[in-house]
Amino acid sequence: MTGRVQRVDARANRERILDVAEDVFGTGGKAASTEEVARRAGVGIATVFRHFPTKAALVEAVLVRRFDRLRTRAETLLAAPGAGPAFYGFFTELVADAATKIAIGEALHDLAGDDGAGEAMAASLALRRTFGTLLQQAQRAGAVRDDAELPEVYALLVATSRAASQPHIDEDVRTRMLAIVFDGLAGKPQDGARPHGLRSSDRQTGRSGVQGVMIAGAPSAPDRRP
Amino acid sequence: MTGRVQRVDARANRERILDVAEDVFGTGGKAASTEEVARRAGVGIATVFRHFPTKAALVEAVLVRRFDRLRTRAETLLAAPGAGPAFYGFFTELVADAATKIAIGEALHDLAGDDGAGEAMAASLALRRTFGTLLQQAQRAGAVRDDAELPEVYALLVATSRAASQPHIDEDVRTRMLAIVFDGLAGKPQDGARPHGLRSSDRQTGRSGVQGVMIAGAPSAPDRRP
DNA sequence: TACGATGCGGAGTCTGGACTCCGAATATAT
DNA sequence: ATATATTCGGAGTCCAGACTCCGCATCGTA
Repeated sequence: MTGRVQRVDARANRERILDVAEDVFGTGGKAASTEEVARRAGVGIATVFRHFPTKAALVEAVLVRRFDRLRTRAETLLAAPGAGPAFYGFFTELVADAATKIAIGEALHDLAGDDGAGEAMAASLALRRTFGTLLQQAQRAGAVRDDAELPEVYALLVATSRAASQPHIDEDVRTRMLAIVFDGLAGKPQDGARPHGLRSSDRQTGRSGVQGVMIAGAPSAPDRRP
Repeated sequence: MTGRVQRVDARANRERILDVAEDVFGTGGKAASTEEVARRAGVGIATVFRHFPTKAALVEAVLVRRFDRLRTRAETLLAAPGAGPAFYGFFTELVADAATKIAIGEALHDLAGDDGAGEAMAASLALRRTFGTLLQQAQRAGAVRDDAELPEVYALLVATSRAASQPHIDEDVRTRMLAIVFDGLAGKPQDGARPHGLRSSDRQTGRSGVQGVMIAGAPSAPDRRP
């Protein structure tokens, strides 16, 4: 039962289930039912559960495959000539990819933290790490401002990926959205002139959540608690 | 049964349920159970369902209230002196608000489209419209580049809101993330020098998802601009 | 071709969570 | 204080979807 050779039909089924699951969860999110996957894969439910002991395991397997694929792509780009285009290109590709796969966006979002301890988590972290290298190279090449750090850049990657998965965001809007973000990333790292005065106004008004702030506009009845 | 006067305790309960629900769904997302809301509100489940015929209705009521509050805040800012700070300030506030309320982020995301036809949808659209006015004013004031249009800017608002709701994104990262986006928004609308060449490289390589593009390999020349 | 061993299918179980029923409790008018 | 409409609570129903059982089919080898 350790290194048993799997029957070829079994392995084929496993792959088919994985493919279908990627599509099903990609369209309907994690909420899609296992039965749906089984049906579209042309197998019985039991078969799905035989290969993947639990639904979570199935989702995880899908994600790991997907993350690994993306990471591999990122690694390839690390060796590419232009560090700037490599970075921005990967960013663009990942967002475009996520645009048609809700689940990956959800997962990127959910796994961006460091809790949860599955393989998907590990794969997600590996991707993030590689992306971080891509970022550093781009910064050394002067294509990305130096003061941008991985946490916020990765957060932006996740954010835009997730947004791109909204059905009403077409390719055009997506491109324009990225253009804005990319301008911000390339931005003026040194020059002190800040046209909009974010920092300051942020400090002033946005002391914390809206709560306090909002109250200014929506008065009375703040809150009563025994 | 039409204009009947509601008993005061009933109305109080309704409000309490709404408050608690905002918190519960804000923390656990829409997935949180109705029972949880009832328990924390100190009422029976039946009471919740009496006031809100279905869970969806409860969620919707919470969202409407929230969206309305935000819209009101935006309207207040419309009359503020500086259009730029008003715009960026609102953006910041909303993101900070969403940071502690997962559900609102989810909802912004889900309702950003135009399908779905409830009150929440309407409230969401109203918010978006008001935000659009805020944007226009900021553009007239020269605080936001002219070529940025509402769809992509709103998409960014939604995207960053959602990202900010991730537990591991602290206020610091959030601020830095927004700083990048804001620089992009204020950005150089006219000047042709594009440091990273997104547009072109995107057009070249980004024909669709990762799949095909990847093969093309890294875009050779960093960037060229006539 | 025969014969284990490995897989398969789908009916059936179990659980969580949305929603309902109805007697008890409470608010308000007189 | 009493009457009565209104509201409450929580036990109970219903259903969807994850997961299991076990007889039947298929693969791979001799």
